[in-house]
Amino acid sequence: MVTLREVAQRAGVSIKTVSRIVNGDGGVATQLRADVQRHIDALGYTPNHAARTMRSGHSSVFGLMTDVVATTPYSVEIVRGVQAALTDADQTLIIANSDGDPEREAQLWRMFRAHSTAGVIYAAMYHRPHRLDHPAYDRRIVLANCFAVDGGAPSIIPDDEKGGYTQARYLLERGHRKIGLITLSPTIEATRLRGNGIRKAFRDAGLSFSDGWERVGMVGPIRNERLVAYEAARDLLSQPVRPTAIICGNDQLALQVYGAAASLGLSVPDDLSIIGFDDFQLISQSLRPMLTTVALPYFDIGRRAVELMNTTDTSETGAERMLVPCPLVERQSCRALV
Amino acid sequence: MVTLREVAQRAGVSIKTVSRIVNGDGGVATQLRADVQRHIDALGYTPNHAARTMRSGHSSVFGLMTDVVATTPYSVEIVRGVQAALTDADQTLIIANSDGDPEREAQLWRMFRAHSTAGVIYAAMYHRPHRLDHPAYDRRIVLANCFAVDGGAPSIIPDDEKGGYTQARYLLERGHRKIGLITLSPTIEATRLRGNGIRKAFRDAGLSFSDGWERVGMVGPIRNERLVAYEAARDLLSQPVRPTAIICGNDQLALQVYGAAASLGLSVPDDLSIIGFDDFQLISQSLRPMLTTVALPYFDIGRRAVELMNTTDTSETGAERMLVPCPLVERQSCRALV
DNA sequence: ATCTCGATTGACAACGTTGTCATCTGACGT
DNA sequence: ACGTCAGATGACAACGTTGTCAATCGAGAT
Repeated sequence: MVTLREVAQRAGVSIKTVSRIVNGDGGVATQLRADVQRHIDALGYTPNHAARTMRSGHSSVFGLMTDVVATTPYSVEIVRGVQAALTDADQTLIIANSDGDPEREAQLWRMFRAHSTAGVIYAAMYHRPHRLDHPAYDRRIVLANCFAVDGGAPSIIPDDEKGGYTQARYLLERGHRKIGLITLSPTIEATRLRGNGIRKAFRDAGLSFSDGWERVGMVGPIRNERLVAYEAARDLLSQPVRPTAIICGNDQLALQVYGAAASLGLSVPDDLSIIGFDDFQLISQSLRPMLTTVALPYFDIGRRAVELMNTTDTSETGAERMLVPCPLVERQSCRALV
Repeated sequence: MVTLREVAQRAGVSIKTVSRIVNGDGGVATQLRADVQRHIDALGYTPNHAARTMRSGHSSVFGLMTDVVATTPYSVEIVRGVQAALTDADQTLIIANSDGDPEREAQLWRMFRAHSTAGVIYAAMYHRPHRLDHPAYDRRIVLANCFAVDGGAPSIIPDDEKGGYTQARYLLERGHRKIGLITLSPTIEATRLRGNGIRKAFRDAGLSFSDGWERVGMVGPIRNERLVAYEAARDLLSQPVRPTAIICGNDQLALQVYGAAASLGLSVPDDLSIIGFDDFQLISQSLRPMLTTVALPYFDIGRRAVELMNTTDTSETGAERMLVPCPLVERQSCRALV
């Protein structure tokens, strides 16, 4: 381990001078600065993070705490976004997940405090309310993909309602009227919000959504859900009057709906239009025809969470919720009716 | 920030005694231990990680460096495995990705050293050789899903050859003889190894694999690959003699093959058997019929990388490669011929 | 009663860094 | 020539922890 002291001895100056140069502190003669810098490079000196942290009481490390997010391929994008933003600012990331266990969660808050992290981003797998309980943590906190049930921290969440609105309006504009809906679990906040958006789109078009066309495509508790979109879609498509289009709760459900259509000899998009949610590219781009879907901007959510974190002005950031738009990604799975 | 000093004052003992109790060091009278522990809990004392690290020169933090792994849903499982293993041992994880940029990579090695990490796991997205270049890092290194091109660190890699063997033998045992193959990019190490395995399975069965049935399902450079399995499969299936089964380089390619089959009016598995690779459950379990595939044990790879890291006996761990088996996951996408 | 020894407890230094303050140097104004 | 001042540099303490070693105490052996 090369230390300031070693560099200082080698360069024949004081520790403090080297420190100033390493930190770009100014007040060092140009000539000397160049000389010492040469020794710094030659010895391969790197500042000791632990010492800095101890001395200053805070570090450039951020914490990312996830309920299960990092474990699910869906929202790895949040992590990516966080990493991208941190890299730009030359900060580092400690990542940990609580598996949704409150005790483990408390333990992690302590861990983050022990590490003097500059702040913590709490990211959820599903857009949902979250009860913040962090007696042991007193630095910056930002919620991603969830919001504090009783204030206390700002949050970044997707605009699910507008997303649902977008899905429905897209189909309505293309002449579809018999539109089925296969939802995520009803207990998920997103399901409720998107449902609102969909119904609003119908109202705005002077129509009304028929509840009879709605099915649940996911059953069971959050971490052990089972997908039943295949069966749900076959059920919808076997009605005397069958839908010309189906709105899906996510792209994985859409994948099952493709399967259901194939099993009934229906062709996409000629016989059935399908629109997804998430733009989970592994699926949406691999399906044939490629899936038209509404993007869930996880990457953006992660990136903005960091930006919010780095915002020094804390006065404005009480507990407000920042909505991130969900843009339409148009591909080939929807057809216009005449 | 509650410190040892505060607790000590409150409890009327010396700093060192509190330290001993916090660390379970023994040599403290039972009664006193209980008394002080009460104060520790009351004040909510948590040891300062930076101070510990500085004093001892090493921390309980591990580094995970990825080329792109953490950014791709495929191998998040590696991260999950690493996290699971670390959590068990009460260790923490700093995660960073290099985007495959050598300069950024060098920067990250320095960063990990600055943090006095106990060791670093270098994880690759694709099973491949890697040239380790870490002038600035002198702690434990383990490679996951890649191997050091000129020794220097032990590695954990999937047994791709046996995996390919498993795919082919499974189909051969079920009477298939006309077997197509749609591969990942030929530049990927896994592609070569699995090809070897597949050919070996044919030889062991007294047959030989016909190269005419092989197609590439992925084109373009690694980070910007385009999937053409749909077209490749349609091509294979339009031959005068068409295959009864197709081996796919991964589940995403298999998804496209499903699409190709549907587009030609072929039913899976009645007209065409399909076997994947990865067991990427989001796809393999959502496809209908569900996909029979060979699992790529990413979770296991991550877990074992940590175990190897924590192995104190460094004598045996020169640069050996540890192969992790790829087990068959049987579902409904393959049919036995008579 | 004295000695020995183990068990218990504490004083102190050191880890590498940065903030505070003092010192030194040389240039400039008078 | 002298005082002033800004710029450059360094000495030193402190951050919270743990390793080293010394001090204290009581019990049992002599």
